[in-house]
Amino acid sequence: MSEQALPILDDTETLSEQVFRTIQAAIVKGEIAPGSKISEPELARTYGISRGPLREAIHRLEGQKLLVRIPHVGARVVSLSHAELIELYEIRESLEGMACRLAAERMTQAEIDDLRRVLDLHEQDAAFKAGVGYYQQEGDFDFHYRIIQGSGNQTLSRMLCGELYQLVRMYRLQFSATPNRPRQAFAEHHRILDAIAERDGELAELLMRRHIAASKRNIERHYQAAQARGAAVKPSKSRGES
Amino acid sequence: MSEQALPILDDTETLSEQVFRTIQAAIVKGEIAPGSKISEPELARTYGISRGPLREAIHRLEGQKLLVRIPHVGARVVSLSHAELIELYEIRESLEGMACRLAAERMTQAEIDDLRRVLDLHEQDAAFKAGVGYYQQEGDFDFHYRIIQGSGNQTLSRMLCGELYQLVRMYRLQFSATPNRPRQAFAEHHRILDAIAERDGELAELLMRRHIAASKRNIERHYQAAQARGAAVKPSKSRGES
DNA sequence: TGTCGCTGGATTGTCGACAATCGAATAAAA
DNA sequence: TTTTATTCGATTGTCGACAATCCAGCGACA
Repeated sequence: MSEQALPILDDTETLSEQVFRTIQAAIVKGEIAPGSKISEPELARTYGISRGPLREAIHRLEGQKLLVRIPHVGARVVSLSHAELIELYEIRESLEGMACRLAAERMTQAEIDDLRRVLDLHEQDAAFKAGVGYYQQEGDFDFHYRIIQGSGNQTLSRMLCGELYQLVRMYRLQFSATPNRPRQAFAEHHRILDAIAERDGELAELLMRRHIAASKRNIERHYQAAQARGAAVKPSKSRGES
Repeated sequence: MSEQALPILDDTETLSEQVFRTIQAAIVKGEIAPGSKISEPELARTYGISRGPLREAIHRLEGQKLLVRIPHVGARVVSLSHAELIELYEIRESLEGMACRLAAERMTQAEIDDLRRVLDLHEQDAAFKAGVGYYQQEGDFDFHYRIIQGSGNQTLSRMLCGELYQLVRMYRLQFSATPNRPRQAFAEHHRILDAIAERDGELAELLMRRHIAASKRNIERHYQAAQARGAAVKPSKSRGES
């Protein structure tokens, strides 16, 4: 059970770096539950390293807002409240709207063609046809990633892809099971791409903002439904311990 | 020269935490030049601590994008290119525009009155009357801080105040000496506040975006002027070493 | 019975030492 | 003289040990 080797042992890479990415991925994938405690001795044993590099990785994760640390007590995986998740989507609305406008102005024709191919590919995907796959898979993120990248604003890209999205991804699994949302999201993606292809930045921004606002409303619906079902789903003291 | 004690020795606080804030402040204030190397042994001696906590602080700073680290080589203070600085202002335009709209909708009357008092106070400030103070002092940030805080979006506040602004502050000193900009900025602040007081979110957002766009243009002018003066001001290989 | 204080165990914070790696100065060769 | 190899010094990365702090469980007391 102990001594679980780190995924890839790129010799030229720092242990701290490896464990940083490993933990980051584990948090984003949900393998470590939001709110759960990070035990240094346990993780050190798990990865077969000393606490030094591990602590450095933890501090880096803290800087990225994926962990919350309390001195002399320990670190916990961040646990977004409903309000904070909504706030995140409002920020995305603004930032990705801007990215989409810039992308419409700056993406090369080749990039646009490529994006359309990706979208068509997703449409034929078996998971998408089943009606549940698309929105909860990486497909949705693929689309957004490429547009953000196409904005040409490096700082914006780093901010959205490197930080905000990992928080969004943490919570995506919980809200993916709405019956019609995947199809609708796909249609919205198509309209956004059309606007970009026509180099209509203003429209592209508007559509992207609406698209994210729709996702936000979807989450709000889910949350209200969960709340209506009672406190069983949402315990007041969310420790999230295993 | 060595053994320079950390500013405040809150006993209950971690060394790592203290040194983190100390270095952060030093970078933002420009005491450590952008692009300059961070020497672990030297800093450890300077603050009279071991390399352990120092390294943790460095990694945390790296997570906040204030340091750039290369494995086995060391950490350097981040050095924004002209393009990156402009990108930062474009992001501010979007985010603070949004914050300003929210603030117009959500700030309490007391907060608005308070902000107006702060603005009046700045107007009477000697530094402002001298024509150079306001814009390069904390005054400008005060105003923006309060509006961001008034947006009620906690996540947005943490993002803008806790990360973006420290980068902006690093570079503020270089572009503060434009003759008329302080007065103009002050007038813009007043108009923004008026829009907030009238609860006109749409107008408040528009004015804030213009205000930041004007700052951005100011920076671009400065940069072009510096570039025209030749390579003496802007060396191609910016190491920033002492 | 409920609250307060104490003790023991465990976890976090800090340190100094050693190993691995890089860069610069030096030396050798074309 | 320029280029390339090599060696040495310094810096970074990693580790294990020790000290400081917190938390849970236990017992004493009102």
